[in-house]
Amino acid sequence: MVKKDQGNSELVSIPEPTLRRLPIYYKYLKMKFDEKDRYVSCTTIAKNLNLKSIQVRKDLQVTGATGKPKVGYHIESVLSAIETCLGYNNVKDTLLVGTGHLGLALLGYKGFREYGLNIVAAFDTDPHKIGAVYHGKKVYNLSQFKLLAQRLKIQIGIITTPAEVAQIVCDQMVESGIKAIWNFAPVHLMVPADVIVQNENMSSSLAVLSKQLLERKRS
Amino acid sequence: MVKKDQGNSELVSIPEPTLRRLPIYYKYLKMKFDEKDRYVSCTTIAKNLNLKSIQVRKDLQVTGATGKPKVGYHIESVLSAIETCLGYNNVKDTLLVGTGHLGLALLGYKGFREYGLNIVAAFDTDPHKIGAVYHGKKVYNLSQFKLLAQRLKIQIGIITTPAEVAQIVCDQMVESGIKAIWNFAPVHLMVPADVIVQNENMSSSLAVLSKQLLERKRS
DNA sequence: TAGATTGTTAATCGATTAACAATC
DNA sequence: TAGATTGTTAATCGATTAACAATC
Repeated sequence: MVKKDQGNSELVSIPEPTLRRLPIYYKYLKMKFDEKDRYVSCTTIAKNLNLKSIQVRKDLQVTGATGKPKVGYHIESVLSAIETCLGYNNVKDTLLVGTGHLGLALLGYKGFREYGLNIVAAFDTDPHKIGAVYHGKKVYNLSQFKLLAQRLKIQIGIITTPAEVAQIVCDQMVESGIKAIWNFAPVHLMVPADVIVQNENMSSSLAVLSKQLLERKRS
Repeated sequence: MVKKDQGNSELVSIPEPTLRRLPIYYKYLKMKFDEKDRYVSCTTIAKNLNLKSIQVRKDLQVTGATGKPKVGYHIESVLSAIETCLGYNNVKDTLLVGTGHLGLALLGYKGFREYGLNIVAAFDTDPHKIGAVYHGKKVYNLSQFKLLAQRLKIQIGIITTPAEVAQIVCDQMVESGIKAIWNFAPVHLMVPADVIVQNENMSSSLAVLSKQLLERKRS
């Protein structure tokens, strides 16, 4: 009980911009590690990711990782700090609804494993799809969602349905005890206050992209 | 030349957070309009989108749209202000590379039209896919990319390839004169300073989602 | 008219950046 | 040792929020 702040990095609330950058550092550092690098300075990280070195330093600080002056950061330690910080090492089971192209893309994405995300099964209402197995994940009838969600105590749901039915699916998820929804359908979902929604909003990214393009053209 | 600031809303640089919210207002207002509403107050918008009314007011302000005290904002006017502001009414042609599930999902997404984005054609290296037509868009051999990009003077490229080849594709795009890249591959791309990259970063959203979930559980 | 709602100016808050001392 | 790089405190910047006057 003498040391203060030791190991409580998870308890400190992390600014969202930092939170969003941590997975980017993580991927970059993994690559560096695979290339047999063992230490890296924040200057190098910054240069490669188009950031400022001071920002990298500040960001890594919140994970609890420390570096050595002159030497830089021990890549393996930072990786493990980020893993702890973002909960990559405890698996979060999820259920996905909607097996269109986007749903299948997510089902097949191997990278989620690395982030501790496990898509257990998929759901659809299309009789042609129910019963099929994609990327090792079975597609169930949506009517079974609640049963499975409750039995497996699933907390996270992924919506990759057409926009028109997303709210209905969302309601079902909420009713099944889902506490966080990752929404890829292009609609704003209405949920009770105790449920979290994270929208994957392509139109927002597109707005940023095309505005930047316009500004560049002007100069 | 008497009025100042008239019609130059496009020239004012818009804060990125606002820029990201504009498409969300746009979709919401379109829905309201389809429901035969003609005016809406920022209080109502805020309530429905989980924002603060003052923020909505500030955001709409940058589009040049104005409201009427007591009445609210004329939905149609705001829609058209956002359209102008985000360039929804001049079509931006793009080429997409990578016709996996994600690529097909984007090819098939009708909503892009509304944002002024038009995917002209797709590219792949898989002989089984080349020549196919998905959602009315033809798949060409990647080797033809430069030819088509230059002939059609394409400025925006979309990357939906596996991570391993994304950088190579990116380099080709840059060489073909592409000035903005919308990247869905989970890698950080290296580009010259005059090229814009917008990363669709699922790992960042996931980080935010799972962190929020963790925080909720604690309380 | 009365009051709901906008528009605008000022205050606050939080993230980024700068500066520099500590240190391997 | 000398100097590159971290860690930390302070300054800046920009977005959000508050307050309130203007107005339909």
